[in-house]
Amino acid sequence: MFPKLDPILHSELRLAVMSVLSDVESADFTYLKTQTEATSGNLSVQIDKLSAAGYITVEKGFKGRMPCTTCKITEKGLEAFRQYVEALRTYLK
Amino acid sequence: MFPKLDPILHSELRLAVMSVLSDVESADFTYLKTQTEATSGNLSVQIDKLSAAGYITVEKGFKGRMPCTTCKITEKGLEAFRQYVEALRTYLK
DNA sequence: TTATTTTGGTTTATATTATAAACTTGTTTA
DNA sequence: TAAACAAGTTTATAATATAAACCAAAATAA
Repeated sequence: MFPKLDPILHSELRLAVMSVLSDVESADFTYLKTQTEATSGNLSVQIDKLSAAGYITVEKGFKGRMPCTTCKITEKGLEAFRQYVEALRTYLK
Repeated sequence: MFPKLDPILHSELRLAVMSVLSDVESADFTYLKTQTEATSGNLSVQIDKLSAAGYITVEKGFKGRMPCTTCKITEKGLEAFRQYVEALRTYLK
């Protein structure tokens, strides 16, 4: 009847991150931070979870001499996002 | 950018309950239970929360001689549900 | 009748979560 | 060279969702 909602995506900040990433080739930590208006700590934790789930990849590099963490949605992540949207429709009628 | 999601509605079971209630005049506990496939305990708790938020009304009466708890969505609840749906659209693009 | 099961829930315990505060490491800027 | 800032990470806390255990009354079986 009501399909189960993927608990990894059913989180305000993680969903926002996925929403941003589904729209761009890649995004770094600070960009995600401004877009989502999240605190660094919260964002850091949620990025880790998305990464652990295989929904995004995370690359730590440098931009000039400043550290720069780049995130990219994976195919698996994109598919999970699509399914989540589909499942939600059932709830929103 | 990303609007805040109403934490009362951003819950799988509470959202399912609201979804059902937004479609019918009223529904009793057992109906909600079969529709949402929730456990009694979980459903009971979430109904209380929706009621405390003023999103639904709860009337405990009898059907024959069996107890019967009847839930009904309120105008406030309906409006919150609509706004939640609207807010979510931002996330789902 | 008396026992047992079922119905319709509520209360309580637990484990997970989301979140922000505090901290770290290195880089600019004054 | 000291102070402020950037880019994160780690840790502590409070809130949540959830199911397990429980309860009272009604229906059913013996």
